[in-house]
Amino acid sequence: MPRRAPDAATTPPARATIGDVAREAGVHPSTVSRALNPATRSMLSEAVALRVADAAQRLGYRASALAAGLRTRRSRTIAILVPDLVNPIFPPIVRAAEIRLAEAGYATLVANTDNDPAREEWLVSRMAEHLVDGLLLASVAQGSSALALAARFAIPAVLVNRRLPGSTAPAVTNDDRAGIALAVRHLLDLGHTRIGHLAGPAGVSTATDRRAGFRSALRAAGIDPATAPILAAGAYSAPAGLAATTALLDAHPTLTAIVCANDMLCLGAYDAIAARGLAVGRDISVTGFNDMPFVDRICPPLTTVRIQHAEMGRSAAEMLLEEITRPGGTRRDLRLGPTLVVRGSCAGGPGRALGAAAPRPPIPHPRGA
Amino acid sequence: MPRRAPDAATTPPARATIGDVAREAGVHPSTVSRALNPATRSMLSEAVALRVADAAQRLGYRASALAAGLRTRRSRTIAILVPDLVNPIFPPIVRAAEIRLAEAGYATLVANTDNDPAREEWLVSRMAEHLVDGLLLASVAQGSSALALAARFAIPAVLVNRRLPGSTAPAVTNDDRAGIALAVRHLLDLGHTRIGHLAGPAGVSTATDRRAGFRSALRAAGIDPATAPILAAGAYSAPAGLAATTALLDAHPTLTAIVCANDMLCLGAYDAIAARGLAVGRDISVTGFNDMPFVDRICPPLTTVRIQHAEMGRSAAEMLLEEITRPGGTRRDLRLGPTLVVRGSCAGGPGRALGAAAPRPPIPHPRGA
DNA sequence: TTGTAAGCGTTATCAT
DNA sequence: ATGATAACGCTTACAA
Repeated sequence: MPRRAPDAATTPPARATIGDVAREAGVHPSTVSRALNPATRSMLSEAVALRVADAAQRLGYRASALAAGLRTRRSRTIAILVPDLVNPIFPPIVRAAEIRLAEAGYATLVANTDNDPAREEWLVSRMAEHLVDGLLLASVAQGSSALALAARFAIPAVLVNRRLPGSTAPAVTNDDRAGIALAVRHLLDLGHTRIGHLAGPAGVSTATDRRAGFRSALRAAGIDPATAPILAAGAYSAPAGLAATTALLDAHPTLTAIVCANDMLCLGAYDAIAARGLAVGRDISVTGFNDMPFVDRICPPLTTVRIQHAEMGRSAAEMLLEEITRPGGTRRDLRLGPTLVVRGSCAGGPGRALGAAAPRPPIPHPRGA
Repeated sequence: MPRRAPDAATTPPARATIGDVAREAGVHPSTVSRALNPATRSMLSEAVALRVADAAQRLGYRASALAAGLRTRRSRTIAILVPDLVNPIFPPIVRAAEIRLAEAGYATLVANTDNDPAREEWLVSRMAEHLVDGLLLASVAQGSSALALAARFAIPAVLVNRRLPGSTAPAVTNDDRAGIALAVRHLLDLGHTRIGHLAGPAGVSTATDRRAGFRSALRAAGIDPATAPILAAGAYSAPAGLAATTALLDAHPTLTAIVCANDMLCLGAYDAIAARGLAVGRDISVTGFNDMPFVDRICPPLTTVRIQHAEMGRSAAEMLLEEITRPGGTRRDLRLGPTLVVRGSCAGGPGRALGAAAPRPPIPHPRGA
């Protein structure tokens, strides 16, 4: 008697199993397995392999990844954890990683941690339960247990964009100190002397590295970093940038330039500056970091530090693939070089005439409801 | 003899299984299963449940989702397929869905189809193999097999943002026709009569619905739609928008306003208009669709049709959860109402003086490299 | 309240 | 070259 639900008429046709295919092809299930696995197909006679492929096709057979994974302990799946999907720097990174991983036969799953360590932990656990073959972590911050969990479950992991100081995990990040130095140098060259830094949230490597870079760039220029105000935003977001910039300008009204730790913060800085009736670029210069999509179109276009989004995703994927094939083989810490993109958000400092090359002072647009 | 790899010293501690926990707690594996499953814990004596929980904790036990799924045919996981992660309208939708699904205990996986039907098909198959419990599809277009595959594998699926005409699948979309009518009405009220439509790519419901909406809005205003030029872009992207707008203006140089099928296209339209030495808002008015993040900050700020991103994600998640518990229960087709957000990209038409309420003509900023 | 045993759909290791 | 068999780790009737 064929196994069948009582209400077979309404029940969707049960998914074909390897046994069904075997029966259809008149062979043993293990033969089906061999025929459908490219690595083992060569063991079989041409005729049988073809017959099995045919039967599988007819039944629309798809191997159960669960059953297979249970045996092989592999899922041909990679998860990538991002802290905030709304921040447009991540999609390009994800996309590049995805392309490289797909070439290697891996499906890429993106999960959003929302900058919440608890959620991150939950997600890594879920991924571990599902036996993902590797983890690309763009979300780690100090105190994050993602890396420890990955190690615990023996899941290869590679850090992207953010490092974790003290960790030995492979990582692909930006040279954040060099990047910020580019921005500071640019401002100094324009004649600014009262420069503040809008730092990123505590515990995130991009925040601490860029903050350190800010201070050392100033020092390298013969300026005492102690005289340059630094204020950390609560998050890499526009609202946090708005609040922090307001506080920064309240405390230091003579500032003529602000170096922001990332582009999202700049958006808030723009708002804060506009709220004071000042114009970005004319009254106060602002620099960003990341050159995320769309900042070339905001008003005024943002002068920012461009990072190699695609290269970052691609090489992180590459590193993860290596790590999967030879665990612990290459514990590399790759730092990608940033460049400065000069647009319209910086002008000459006080007491210095605007040169011909300086951008036209922007007229702010009314922002509708 | 305990099962142990020969080089136990260097091998990571094998992941604890339910058997390990059972041994540790001095009970049978099935008891462990019951103790750890909230739904069955009540069958057990308090003491045993506690002892098991303790043992599990000590061993860092995590149930294998694969083994469990193999039995239960469920994974407590939902996948959401988006056509293009770089388009900022999707993250807010994803985020809202994620929140609702997490409440129900589901992990949400995002996958990027890249607008590639083959990749979409591949991803759905992979998701099916991994027994995702449901699919949120933001990626479907005409000829897309995602829905058929989902049905084939009996995976509940809900469409988001894009409909599939002729399909009976539950869907949460915008009232695209009404949305475009808002934009057209606004332009007509400003005095424009030579209005063109930059349509979306073929086969996508948002494109066809908005195109139809454009024509009927014109007709409702007593204008013959045949006199209004329509050109379809090859994709919902800035480059496609640039190319299409250039072609549209070449063919119809007297146009004073362009209704774009979405915001990404507007970005390209801005570029095309600037390339002709014209100013958006002053010489040519432009409207968008979606009110995606950042278009309030571009130059000039975009007048666009706002959709309910969060509500869309939330109610799609809700619908999917219903569909999972009662398959085929509610075949609903929810249309969310759009609103118009007036910003700075539209001005009065030719021969009509700019009223006091009209936006200041924008001065374009130079876009640095 | 807890133990027993069968089975989910594969693949790997034996035989033949 | 193919078939038989035994796991993989879990859940769930059913038995006790």
